[in-house]
Amino acid sequence: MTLATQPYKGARDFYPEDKRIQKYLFSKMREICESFGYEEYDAPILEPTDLYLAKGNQEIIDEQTYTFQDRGGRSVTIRTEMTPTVSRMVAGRRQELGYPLRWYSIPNVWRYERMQRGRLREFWQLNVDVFGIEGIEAEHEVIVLADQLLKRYGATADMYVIQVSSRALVQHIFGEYLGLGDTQIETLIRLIDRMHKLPEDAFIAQLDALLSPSQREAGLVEDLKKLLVVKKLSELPPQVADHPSVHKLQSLLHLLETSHVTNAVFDITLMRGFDYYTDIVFEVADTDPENNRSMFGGGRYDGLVGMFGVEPVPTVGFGMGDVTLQNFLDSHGLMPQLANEVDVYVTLVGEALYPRAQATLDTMRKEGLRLAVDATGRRIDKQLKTAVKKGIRYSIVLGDQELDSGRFMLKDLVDGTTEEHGLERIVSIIRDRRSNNQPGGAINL
RNA sequence: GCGGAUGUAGCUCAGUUGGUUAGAGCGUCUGUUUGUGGCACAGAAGGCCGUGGGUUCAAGUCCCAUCAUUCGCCCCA
Repeated sequence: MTLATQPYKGARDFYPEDKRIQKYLFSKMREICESFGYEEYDAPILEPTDLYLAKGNQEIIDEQTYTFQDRGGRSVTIRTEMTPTVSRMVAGRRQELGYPLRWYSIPNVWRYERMQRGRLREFWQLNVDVFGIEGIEAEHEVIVLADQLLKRYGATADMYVIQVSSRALVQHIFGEYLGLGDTQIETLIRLIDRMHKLPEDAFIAQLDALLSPSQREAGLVEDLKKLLVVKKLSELPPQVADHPSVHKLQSLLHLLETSHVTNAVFDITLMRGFDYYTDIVFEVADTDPENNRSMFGGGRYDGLVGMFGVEPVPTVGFGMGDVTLQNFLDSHGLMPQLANEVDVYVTLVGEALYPRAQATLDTMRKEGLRLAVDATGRRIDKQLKTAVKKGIRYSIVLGDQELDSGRFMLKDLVDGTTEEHGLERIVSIIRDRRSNNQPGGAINL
């Protein structure tokens, strides 16, 4: 039996050109998060299974996680998301941390799933969380951060829409206003969640099916149909218009406008599954019809820290997956060509030159240049071809002439130009080019 | 868990109603007299036709199974 060279199903190898893309994506994340004062943290990839069981979904644990027994008989699970972990960490030092707390992380997470477009088994997920702010300033900050991040990748406001809703409002409308029971609300939320996937008559039929005869009698189907087409807070029925959650949403949308976030809208059909969200939720969706999916989202989950037996801490956060982000950037043509991180490919004229070139190479490295030396002794055109193939921007030919004179030809492999300089000048040219370009080690061609 | 599609060279794929030694483009390597890439020309390497079984004088081609890849459904933290 021969060994397979493919990576494990649903996981990716990162060859240097792939890793370069990842570094580019992550460097923007770090840049923006840190500009908002967020600090990076990390944690183990393994957690006790109990951490995920506490949310109550045994089925998800059994079918969609990597869970196994360690040698001590403890059940452990590879993390499927960062939120329980970060809540655990905050709870662990509940008293001594200074609030508000702004944390971010870019963990890899594993979910045992059937694959489809945009969904792998291992992916990386930017997690941004702010702890200790009860007001909508937290939601505002986190949404603005997400918005600026997308813009930093080159996205414009027409490429995505930020949908905002409120768990508390939905609960109020379905529970108190319409008088639905808890299980009915659960089913309804699930149904609305995939509303856009269903033909309208199928949706109405299922809506009808979950109501009791007396509720149908009272015209709830019609009420719901009217509610679900509401596009603005002002279109909500007068009976719910004064609920505190409506005012919160209003203030939030207003604040976002102040911050020049022009594409945030209220969307009553936004549900975000059955998780721990307690109040405002939001989601960012791609407007490209080819990739018409929700990209990422988040919201307020005030209850999670409290599950560890300490006083709850109000929390707002979001998670953004690398795969969906890359799909988004690709479909809008926003992925830049990234150059190799090696600055200079040094081609040697003849193998015999290798010993003689060492002193010069050493000097260049000490000056901070990242050099790859070709000591194969091949013809120079072959050596240059290799440099081009690797995506390295500059090359220098070293031969007896250059070593004698101390003058070198710096060749730009992108535009084909060459310039002759002394070593010092070459070092400063490359340093300048590098600092004028994007951080993260990658040069934007 | 359910359903669809696809498995032939490193990659993208041809391969006729079953018929001799299995094809192209791109890529790789070598060379076109050895100090400057992308072009051109010449040449080379590289395939258990996913795997196993069956039908047949004969299978890349037809049938069954299996594995893998992929897309969708369920689910989506």
